[in-house]
Amino acid sequence: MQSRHPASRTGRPRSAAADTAILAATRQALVDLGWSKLTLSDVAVRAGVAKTTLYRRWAGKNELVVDAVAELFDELTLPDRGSLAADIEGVVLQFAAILARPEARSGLMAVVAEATRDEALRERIRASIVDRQKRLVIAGRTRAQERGELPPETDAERSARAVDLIFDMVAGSVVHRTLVSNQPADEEWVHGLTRVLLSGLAASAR
Amino acid sequence: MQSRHPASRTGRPRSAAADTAILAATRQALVDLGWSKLTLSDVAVRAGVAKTTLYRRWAGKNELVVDAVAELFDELTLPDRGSLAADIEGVVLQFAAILARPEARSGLMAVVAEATRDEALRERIRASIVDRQKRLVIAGRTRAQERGELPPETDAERSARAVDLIFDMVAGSVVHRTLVSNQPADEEWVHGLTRVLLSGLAASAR
Amino acid sequence: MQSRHPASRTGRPRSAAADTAILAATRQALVDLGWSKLTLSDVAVRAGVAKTTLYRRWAGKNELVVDAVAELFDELTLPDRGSLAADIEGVVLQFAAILARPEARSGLMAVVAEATRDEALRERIRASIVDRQKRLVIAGRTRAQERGELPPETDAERSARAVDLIFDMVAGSVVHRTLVSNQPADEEWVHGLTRVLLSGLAASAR
Amino acid sequence: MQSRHPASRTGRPRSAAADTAILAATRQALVDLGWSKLTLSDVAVRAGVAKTTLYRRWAGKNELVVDAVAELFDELTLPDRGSLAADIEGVVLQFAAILARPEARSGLMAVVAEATRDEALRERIRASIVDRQKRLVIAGRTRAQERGELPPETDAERSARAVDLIFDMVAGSVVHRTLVSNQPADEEWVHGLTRVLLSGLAASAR
DNA sequence: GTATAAACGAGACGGTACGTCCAGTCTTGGA
DNA sequence: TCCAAGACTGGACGTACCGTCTCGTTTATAC
Repeated sequence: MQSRHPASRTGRPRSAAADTAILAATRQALVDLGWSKLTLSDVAVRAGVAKTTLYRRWAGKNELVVDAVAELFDELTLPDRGSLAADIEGVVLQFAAILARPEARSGLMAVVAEATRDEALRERIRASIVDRQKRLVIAGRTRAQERGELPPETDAERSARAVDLIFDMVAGSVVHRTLVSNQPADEEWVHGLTRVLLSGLAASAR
Repeated sequence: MQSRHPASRTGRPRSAAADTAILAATRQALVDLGWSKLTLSDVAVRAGVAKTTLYRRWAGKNELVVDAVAELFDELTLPDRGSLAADIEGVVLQFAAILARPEARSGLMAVVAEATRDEALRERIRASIVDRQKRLVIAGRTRAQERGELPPETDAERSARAVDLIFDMVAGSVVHRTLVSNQPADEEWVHGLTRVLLSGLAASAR
Repeated sequence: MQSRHPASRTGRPRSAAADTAILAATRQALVDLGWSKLTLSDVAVRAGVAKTTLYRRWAGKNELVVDAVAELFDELTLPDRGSLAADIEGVVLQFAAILARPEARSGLMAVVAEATRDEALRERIRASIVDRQKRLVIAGRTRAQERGELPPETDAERSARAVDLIFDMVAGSVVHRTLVSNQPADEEWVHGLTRVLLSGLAASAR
Repeated sequence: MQSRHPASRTGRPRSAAADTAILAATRQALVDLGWSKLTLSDVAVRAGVAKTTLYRRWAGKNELVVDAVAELFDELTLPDRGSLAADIEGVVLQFAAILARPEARSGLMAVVAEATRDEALRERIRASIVDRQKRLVIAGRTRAQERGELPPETDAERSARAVDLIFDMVAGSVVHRTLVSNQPADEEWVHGLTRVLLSGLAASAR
């Protein structure tokens, strides 16, 4: 990830270690306290950093938590498992594994809730978290087209709509299963989801 | 809905009007301020009620907001539109319309986020909000079976799993579309969702 | 002294004990820390009172310190020592004794310094502290006139000017001796001051 | 005035202009903000100087303000006005004129207040400000003795006591008049003060 | 004329207090 | 017994300065 903060030519440079410590402390505080009881004072203490340092780098709790949670999703990959269904199952399982971690559970829904009233925050979430996952969807589809599992897409607009729908269905289903229904998104469940999704897309494309 | 609070034998009875006023004030505060900036003091002022009265009836902000939001979902119905697909589209559109209202957008995600760390709250949400919708899924399936669109279900456990999956897919997709992707769940989108879902279920059931 | 704060018809009444505790804590903090290092947070802790309680009753540090110091001067009296010179010496020694106490030393000069830029504070000091002492000057002169040590005053304006001059000379000399020159205003010094003052006034009146 | 800071053999020498700019900026900040709201950061900005430079030269706010205010008193002189009374009136009026300036009003009392708890600061004030004025008292008395207005002093200890008393009475009265009573120390008032003082000293010396 | 040593500007750092706000409790008088 | 009002303790908020520190840069003298 490129540097989060603009460089300054002069003056004492910002401590890079502080960023790391703050984000780690934020995640740990999410685990220990949850979003609503997390305070920036507490994060500062945990990170061994002054409160001012924290406010110098982030505008507030929401921005901080977005960045802290976003790092969790950096580990998502799309290994080639040989088929579209297997690829999807693989990445969904990874996604579910992240959502099962308490720092993600507590933080993600809360910032999404906050974002319902804050366009800038919504944009930050989309940029930091959502769009990165959408690239996985696109990559998966491309790979499937190369394999011949999906026909090459010609209609760009229609293609974009399909990606959006798939993305909302996959991410939404997993999030709802994990965070609302509070059930594990295990292999069996993911397998069912994938089957319904792929069958439906295939049938609906005809 | 049955009375929220246990009756007391003696003394001045609680004002029923206060409950109504408080919940309405809560929803309005959600619209004006969002969940995180909503304060019980403010709700008390809006409702023309003392803070004491409010604390006498609800344990805290989360419980109050759950009750206030839950009332929004009482209006969901499942009118017979003649086909399973049409029935689903109808109820999903109703659901999406509720989620488009700011008092629901702000409140619902926030309490779900809070619930990730609070079993009692999770239970309250499930009881007050989620299970009521799940009955719509079951009713829709039953009606479709009566129409012959779906085969009668024989395996109870498998049936429950299917209902859960459908429910997570429908609710999750709509929530994600509305609150995360921040796009309207309009007729066209709902139509696409329904088609993929039903095709997929039909294909996957074979 | 009349009540410092306006009464409210309704709601929980303010704790009278808190006022006492806060003013005593303020004086102790002046002793321990001095004016510039005295913080309202610290006073609140010492008084066993929440910071909000303190801010509810005083506008800020200056107002609080003025009230805390003013109470010190309530104990000034003008016992009849038989002659004008003895009366003056008596009250000046009392005044010097108060100024020798660290809570007065630290606080009084500091609020006077602050008052150079704050008309309201200046008025509060004059009302709470200065005018009370001026009455001692007037009482002393009246008693001396009754004794025949001073001629009855006929010219009101001239009289006022004389009182002001005496007051500035007495108070100013003692304060300067005590706080700037940092020497004790002991009996010998006060005796010298009184002799110069009375001789001068007598000679100058001719 | 001798150099405030020790010279260093090697390296870049300290900017002399910076000292001047800092002290002037301090006085202006005293005028604009008063002592308690004056911050060293602000002074640094006003002086066009980095905070480091300021801290390299002064230990803190008190020391800086003492030096800034002390410069104001360099302009006090004792021109020969022909008589002791006239000489005293002249210097007292000069003194009062300085005290009427806001940078002196705000700063002087505040550092005196601070000095009640700081022996080193007290000494710095005495050395930088007070003793310089005391020399005026001594010079005036010497001149009066040469004129024959005062008898030659023989008893050294008694003489010192008298100087101290006069000094405290003059300086204290003017300061109290100006800063506490908040009245102008104009010619009329100074005339009255001088008459009482000289008559009293003459009578008391007999 | 080039090293070198200190001062310089800029600004981040860990702290501390600010004055405000809200949570949740308690105390009054009145319905 | 409930109610409205409002004071209570407690604690986080986000801001402002403190006095220190770490940079890269400038500037006189000493070699």
